Order: sequence, then structure tokens, then C-alpha cells
Amino acid sequence: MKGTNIGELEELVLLVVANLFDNAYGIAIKHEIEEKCNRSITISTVHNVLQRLQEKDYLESRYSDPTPERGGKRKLLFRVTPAGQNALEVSRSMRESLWQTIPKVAFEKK
Amino acid sequence: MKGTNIGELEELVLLVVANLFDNAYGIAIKHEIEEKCNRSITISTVHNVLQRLQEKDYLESRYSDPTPERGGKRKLLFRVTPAGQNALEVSRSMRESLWQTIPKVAFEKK
DNA sequence: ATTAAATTCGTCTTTGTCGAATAAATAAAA
DNA sequence: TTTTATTTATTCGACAAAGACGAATTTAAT
Repeated sequence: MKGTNIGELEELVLLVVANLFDNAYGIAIKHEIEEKCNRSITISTVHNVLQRLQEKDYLESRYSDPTPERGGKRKLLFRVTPAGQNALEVSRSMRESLWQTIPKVAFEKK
Repeated sequence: MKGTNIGELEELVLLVVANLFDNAYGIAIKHEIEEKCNRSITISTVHNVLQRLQEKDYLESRYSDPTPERGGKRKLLFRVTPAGQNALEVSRSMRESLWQTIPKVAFEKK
């Protein structure tokens, strides 16, 4: 089914956008993922995910003004929507409740 | 890259297998997901994910004995491997640390 | 013109999803 | 008592959605 579920990378990007709140655009997101998550990712992958999250109404976007530096064209800035925030909270609490009910024996070394 | 990352559903199934620790087989997993996660899923989807998790060495399996009830054929029982447990812990702590650094302004209603 | 910062496009792999087929056991019928 | 039905389970084959990347394009400053 399309649009209902939220993928693993989509969730990560959503969290990173929230972290960068007023500077969340492609390259910055890529860097944040690489640094904080120790995970290499290309800029086209980031943009691909951003676009899908926007189609799902989990992100909204606006253009910034160009910055006065070489090549400093306008940026597409993203922010998490209320629906996006909700999706994040739902999957977090779902997983946390599953963690809480794991019997100790399940993770004992044999 | 194949086998390194863990998908959203894969993570969920891993958590559910840990929860069901000595009764983790197809149908039980399906029911657990539907009840605890409020999410409908077919049995073939469950088995498909189980198989891929085993190929990634996040799950191991053994056959139970048949049970003396109508149609009670042997079950394929799964358990989370140390590598699987580790994968779960890594993604949990990664997300939690991202949650901790979200600035309050990011989630304010405008 | 050239270079730099960004985003968009096209393609392919992996993950998610399901319906249908198959297997193995008990129960019922003949 | 052997074959037919029913039930519990797993496996197979196909396709859609999400993840991933290189190359192309756009827009700005040198």
C-alpha cells in the first residue's frame, strides 16, 4: 500500500529534518545523516526521500533566498508537519512498547 | 547494498519474535503483529520477511514436533540471534539519540 | 566562460506485499 | 482400511513501494 507506511530511511530523514529545524535542506540533511548516523548516503537519495515524504504530507517545504556566496542558489527548506510528527511518535511508541514486553530469556546468551 | 541494513517491517518482526521467544512461528507472529501493532499483514508477507532475516543472520530457526491436533504439523520456530539483537539495539539507540536533540521549536504548532 | 552550490531525472536494487500452490497432520466417509 | 475432506502450516512466484546512485540540469557568483 502506498502512502500509509513509513520506511526506515524515511523515518530517519524525518528525525534529521526535525533536528535541523530551520536549516533542513538537501546537503545539510545528507551531512547530518553521515555524521550522526555513521551512514553514507548520496544527495540524490536524500532528495528522493524528501520528495516522497512531502507527497505523504509528512514534510512541507519552502524556498529560501539565495545566499551571497559563489553558487549560493536558493535552498529548498523542509519542516516536519503535524502529520509527520505524529507518524514519528506512533512508530516510536509502538517500538518502545514492544521493547518493554520482551521476556528476559529471549536475549540470554545460550 | 544487500544484507547490511534493516527495513522497517524487518525490525518489527524481529521485535515480535523476541516477544514470542519460544513460540515464534509464522501464524503466531502474524497474529501478534495484527493485535499489538494494529496492522494487517498476510502470512506470506510474514514468512517472506522471516526468510530474509534468516539470510541476514538476524534470525535462526528450528522445527518443532508436530502437535496432536487436527492439522497440527510441525512449526518453524524462530529466535533472534546475537547479531539480530545487536541490530535492534543499534537502531533503537540511534533513533533515541536523534529524539533527544530535536529542538523544541521544531514541534511547536504554528 | 567557468566554477560552485543545489536540485531534478532516469534507472536499478532491496524491501514490502499478496494470492495461490504445496505439505503434513487429523477427522470423516466409503 | 483406504481414500477424501478439513485444518494448520510453509513455500513459490509475481508485483509494488522504498532505498540508492550517477548523470543532467539549474542558478548563482567569479
